[in-house]
Amino acid sequence: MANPISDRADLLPRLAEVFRAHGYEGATLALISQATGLGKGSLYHCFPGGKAQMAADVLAEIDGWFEVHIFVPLRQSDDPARAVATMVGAVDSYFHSGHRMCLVGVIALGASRDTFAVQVQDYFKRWNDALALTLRRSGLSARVARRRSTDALVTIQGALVLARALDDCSVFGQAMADMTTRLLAKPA
Amino acid sequence: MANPISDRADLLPRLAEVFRAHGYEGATLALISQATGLGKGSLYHCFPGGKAQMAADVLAEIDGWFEVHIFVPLRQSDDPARAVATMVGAVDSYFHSGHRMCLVGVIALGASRDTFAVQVQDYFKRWNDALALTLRRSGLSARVARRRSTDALVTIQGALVLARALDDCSVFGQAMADMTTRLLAKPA
DNA sequence: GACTTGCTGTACCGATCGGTACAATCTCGG
DNA sequence: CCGAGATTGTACCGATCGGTACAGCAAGTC
Repeated sequence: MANPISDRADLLPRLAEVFRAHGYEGATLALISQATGLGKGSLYHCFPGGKAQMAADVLAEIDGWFEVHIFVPLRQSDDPARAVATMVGAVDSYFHSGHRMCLVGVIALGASRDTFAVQVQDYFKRWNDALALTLRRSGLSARVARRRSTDALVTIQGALVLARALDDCSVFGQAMADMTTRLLAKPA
Repeated sequence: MANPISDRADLLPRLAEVFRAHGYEGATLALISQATGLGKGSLYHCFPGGKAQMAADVLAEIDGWFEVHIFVPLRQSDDPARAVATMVGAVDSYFHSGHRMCLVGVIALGASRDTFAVQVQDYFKRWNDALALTLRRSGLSARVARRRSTDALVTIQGALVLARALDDCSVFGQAMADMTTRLLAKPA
């Protein structure tokens, strides 16, 4: 059994890894208990809503992390090229260069999609809006900026899927490089 | 209960839809029984290996479909632009313009990934090889062809994920259009 | 040292999991 | 019409599912 948890702040990341690795359906309370070192009593004390609340809270924390480390910098930056580079760096770091899955994407694909549909949509929409805003500042039209930013999100999710499917993280790195080039290309 | 199945040929597609919609872990025998109209007795008569064999056989049939309708045309074509257009058409048709998930990708993301790792890798590798071969015929270097073909697979998978996450299939259509442009662009 | 209060592990709940056993039924050559 | 073999539904298996109940314990407070 893993070391017991000091406080709730350490709890959510461990929960997140279980959901990432096994999906919502596959993340059993036995696995969660083992990964956190907490018995069911403690888990249901922290999350009276059970597994659904655990996943919702994890999603909320992930959302918060992206808000602080990615969305806000994108919105506030006055240098689009630098903002994109920062985003790519943060994304690469967060996803461990392709070794780590995107929990939001994993949930979107599973049967639990409907349960968390609002949070999932909101996450991607805010990311898309923030990135498109940055691209507009670089002189792109609203349409092109939106298209490129959506393409970037597509590339990130696809790169994670393919890197995992092929068990080859270089796919992720290459995709991030290509994506950066595309985001910063001159308007056609 | 759904109409009973006439023969095994009709069985696999229904099975596939269950795995697509619920993932490997989420596809319970109760759901499978309901979707196929077959009791457990019949199911285990057709698939002595149980759920794992059902998924393996479904993957094999999907692999066969792609081999015939996508990989072979890519390898045999002497007109890369036409071959790419054919592939995009087949992909759009197969995935119902983004409404339908990619079972191979879904499995790659789940906890059952390791069980089917070989089939999953083989599927994507053969697709990648066939597409890269076509691109080479259009005059691209091996390196560029490989990079572009991997990028295409990334885009397809990512577009499916994002379209489902945002519940907006236009994301898929746009991504397919962008991908086609990129595949056929002049060498830089 | 009694008492509350907050965590924690654990025994247990009904439901459901994947899988098995088997008897009933169907199919069809003879 | 019959018997062999294929096919079927269903009862049942042990295990595990998510979730609940509760007794035990640690830490203050007085």
